[in-house]
Amino acid sequence: MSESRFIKKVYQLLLTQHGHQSWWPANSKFEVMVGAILTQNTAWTNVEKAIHNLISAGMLDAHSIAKAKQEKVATLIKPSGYFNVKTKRLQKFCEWFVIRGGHKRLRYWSTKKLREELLEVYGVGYETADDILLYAFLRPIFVIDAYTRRIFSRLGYIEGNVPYDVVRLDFESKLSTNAKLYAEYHALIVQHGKHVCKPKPNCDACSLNSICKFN
DNA sequence: ACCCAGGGTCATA
DNA sequence: TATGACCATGGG
Repeated sequence: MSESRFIKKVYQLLLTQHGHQSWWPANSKFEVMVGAILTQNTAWTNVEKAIHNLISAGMLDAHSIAKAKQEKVATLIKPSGYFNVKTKRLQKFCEWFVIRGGHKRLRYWSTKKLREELLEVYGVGYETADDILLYAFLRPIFVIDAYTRRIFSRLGYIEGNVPYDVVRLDFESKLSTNAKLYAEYHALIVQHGKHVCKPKPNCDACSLNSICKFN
């Protein structure tokens, strides 16, 4: 089958196995952005604790985080790990977010310009930028993460060291340009990566066996 | 005790 | 361009 059909088939199989995911788990656009930074190489359960601390302190907004003392933010986000570097990343991001007028203004920017500026913010790399673009700004950008690489490497679809944007553009070229589709697809990939396609794979419980090139 | 988690930056070659 | 060190908590 064509690569386009293959990518779409994987989506259908994952949706059948795991069901609708309704991502990103957050109560606001800004909470999505904070979560995207705090979850870098970190378990989501730890991020939830950090976000809860920010909410309890009444600090889950860009102004509060940007002008707070470094020590204050670091204490609150400690459970999410790397708290010193992540404090700097969060504050740099919030400074940029405030200067640009917040979501109210940024929502009118082109996806291209928004992505370029996000990537210039300290601590925001490709995946974090794309999480924000897709789940906070609803832009049709396909997120590539470690789970995506692991799952599609094991299926025999991609090699290990292909650059981020090469993989992203490949997926985008083989699906309709649809933010809702990308959002659901990435959520399904994470769900599958967490519970089935783990470092030690659980291939008996994998619905993708029928299309795996190594079977 | 060890491995892993919804990455990114920086120095080095 | 491409490696490697570094960042740090918490669950299994």
